[in-house]
Formats: sequence, C-alpha cells, structure tokens
Amino acid sequence: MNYWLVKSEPNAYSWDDLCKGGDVIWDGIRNYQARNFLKVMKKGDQAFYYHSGKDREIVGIAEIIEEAYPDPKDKEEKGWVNVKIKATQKLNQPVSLDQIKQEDMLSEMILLKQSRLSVMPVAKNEFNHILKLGS
DNA sequence: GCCAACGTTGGC
DNA sequence: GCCAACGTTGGC
Repeated sequence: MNYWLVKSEPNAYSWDDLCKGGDVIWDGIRNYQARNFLKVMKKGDQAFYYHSGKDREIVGIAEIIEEAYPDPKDKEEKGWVNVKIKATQKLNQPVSLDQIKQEDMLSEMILLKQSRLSVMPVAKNEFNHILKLGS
C-alpha cells in the first residue's frame, strides 16, 4: 500500500464535489512528474485530498479505485493518463499547510519543497502523523 | 496583486 | 542544444 497527496483548487473541484461524484475520473494532469506518480498508483492506495489556493489544507482521504489508463483526451498520444478515485474519509480537523510546516516530522514532505507539483507520494510515517493531526 | 519556481516554446 | 521570453501554478 502506498500513500499519496493530490491537490485541487476548491473552485475547480472541491472535496465536496469529490464526495458527490462517487467514482471520479482524475484527469487533466499535464505534468510529467505528476504523471509518473499517477502511473505507479495501485488500486487501494490512499491519497490525501489537498485544497490549494485560498484554503491550503488537507481535507480528506481518497482511495485509488482504478489504476492509470490512457487519457482519452490525449489526442497527440503524449502518454497522459487518468486514474479513478473516490472519497473515503473526511478528516475531523483539516490539516493546514501552516500546521504541516510546524511539524518536524513533516519537514521533508514534497508538498513543502515543490509547491507546484499536484500529485506526489507521501511516506507512511508522514501519512500516519497527518492522520493523527486530523483526528 | 505580486513573485518565485517551473515548464514550455521558439529563435538562433 | 542553448537560452530568452512567456505562461502557469500556488504560496504569500
């Protein structure tokens, strides 16, 4: 089992949208680094759902329900892929970016180092720590 | 609203 | 193949 963090602008697609959406196609990723992470996601992996922009906080957890497959909108066949996810659990307390910065245990998170990356792996101990902060 | 960090594009 | 110019993302 691997752990991930995916970002979304709440204006574009929020956690609430994800909850209402059921099995949701996660598409439109047009960044090679992010795509490479999408490709190694496995069914059953867990992903934090992070709101970028004004909120800047982890709001819930989603599960990978379908592994990477070619994006039908990828007309030039550049190798873009989609996965499918669904919301599984909302955090009782959202965990903010500021909070994450203050935790020594979380200081190595890619989230803090590469602010523009929208799909990234999370270490198991980081995942568990954030879970604790959010409960 | 600004700016840093990246990614992409196009001229050379 | 390099690099300047430009566009986008996301934190501040």
